[in-house]
Amino acid sequence: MDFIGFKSELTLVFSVMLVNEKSAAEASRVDEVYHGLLLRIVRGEMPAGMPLKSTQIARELGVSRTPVVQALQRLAADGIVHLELNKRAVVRPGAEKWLVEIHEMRELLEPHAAALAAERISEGQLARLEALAAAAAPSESLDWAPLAQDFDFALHLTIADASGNFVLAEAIRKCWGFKRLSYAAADEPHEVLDKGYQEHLAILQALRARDPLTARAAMLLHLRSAARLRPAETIV
Amino acid sequence: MDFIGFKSELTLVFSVMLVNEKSAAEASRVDEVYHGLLLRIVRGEMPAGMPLKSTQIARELGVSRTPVVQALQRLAADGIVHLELNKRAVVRPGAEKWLVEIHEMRELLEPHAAALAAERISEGQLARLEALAAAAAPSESLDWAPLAQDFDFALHLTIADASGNFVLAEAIRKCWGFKRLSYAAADEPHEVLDKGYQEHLAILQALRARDPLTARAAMLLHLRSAARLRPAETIV
DNA sequence: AGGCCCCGATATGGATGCAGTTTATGGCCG
DNA sequence: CGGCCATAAACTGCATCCATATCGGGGCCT
Repeated sequence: MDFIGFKSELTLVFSVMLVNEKSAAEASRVDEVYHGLLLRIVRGEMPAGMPLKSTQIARELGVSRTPVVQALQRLAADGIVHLELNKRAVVRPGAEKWLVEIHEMRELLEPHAAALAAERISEGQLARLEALAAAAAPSESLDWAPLAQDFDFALHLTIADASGNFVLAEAIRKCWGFKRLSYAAADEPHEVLDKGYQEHLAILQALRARDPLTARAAMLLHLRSAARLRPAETIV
Repeated sequence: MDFIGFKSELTLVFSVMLVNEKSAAEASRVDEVYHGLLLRIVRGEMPAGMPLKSTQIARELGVSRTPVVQALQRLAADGIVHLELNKRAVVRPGAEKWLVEIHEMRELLEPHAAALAAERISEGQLARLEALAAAAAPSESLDWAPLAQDFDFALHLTIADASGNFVLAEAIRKCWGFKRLSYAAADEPHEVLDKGYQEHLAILQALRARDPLTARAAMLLHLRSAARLRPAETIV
């Protein structure tokens, strides 16, 4: 297994994240290792069952074992990695299907969150989303895609927050953290982005109308449509 | 904040866990700290916003800072604790509603898992559950409750596994890990246990019949009924 | 040839040390 | 008496170190 380019990729991914994150909190070494490993696992470069030796990873990344071990603890809490006392961490079986299964779970969580959010979202949150929607309106501009993605991200995350269920919000946020990994590399065709944008607008309108049932349905439709457009989405 | 009795409680909780866990893998110090902190947080002894200083916790528990920091990383991955670079970890707001919100999420996840499981559960898994169900049948025996809880636990977890969606299974498993914390202290009244048992049987029968819709409905009914019986369940 | 055991290489868990940052304290000034 | 800043104390992130457990390969016996 080669780690060539691991570090540079890492910082790439990270800079992307920092640009989009609202709270540009500095990243600790633990975060870097965590995201780097996650990316490699989700990409399938670390197949299920592969041992993740803290010693070796630390050597490859040029950091001490301490942050690596901590990152492994986080991956273990995510259920991506299996830790056993005195044994090496291993990538859990099924890791390659991760993104597909995440999507399936989102279909359970997010429609419900949207319904809850329709009744609880604040005026300020709505206004912010509408501003983002306006900014992300399809145009001939070349860098329209990133704006659409910002809107996408903000919409889903705001809904999660506005659901009022903190655990639910956290779960959705985590799903998005994973999904995000695939975004970096994904080059969606134009019509997919456009369709997504329309669906997002429908969700936003339902929220504005404070209509839980419509919000739920619009969210479900959006997720199903996304699943259909990228049916074999394993990584990208 | 006093930590009196923290360690002893810790080992108590843990011994309970080990008895019920199938894989009696030894617990590392990280696990102990993690479970201990989680218990205190869920019980409300660590209110939202309280700083969790690794140095201090390590001192109180008589361990070094290393396992404490790792436990905090896991709690952060769970979303229970918020970590910021160079700042002390803090208990996230809403931590006291954790168990209620977990339950709400289970109502989203487990019915779906049950439906999936109805079509995928193996004969062996069914047989094992039926054996547990028989063992846990209500009787005059004093220690019937633990058997019922074993059955409860096994049923839900087996369904999660049999759903075939690994992420979903992991999420459910984690919910149960949290719920379990409340079990230790909970003394359910007899009729609640009995009702639960009947509901569990209904779910099992639907699985046996390979009937996804019935399984989903039975699971949802079970969860709603549990929520109704302990509406103000915050800790117990 | 194939299984078994033993031992060196290598890994892990945890403690400790240190540099840098944050937080609390206390004196000073308005 | 209350706000403000300097300074001391406390805390964090990370590296390093040590004891112990696991892994892996070669020799030995069957």
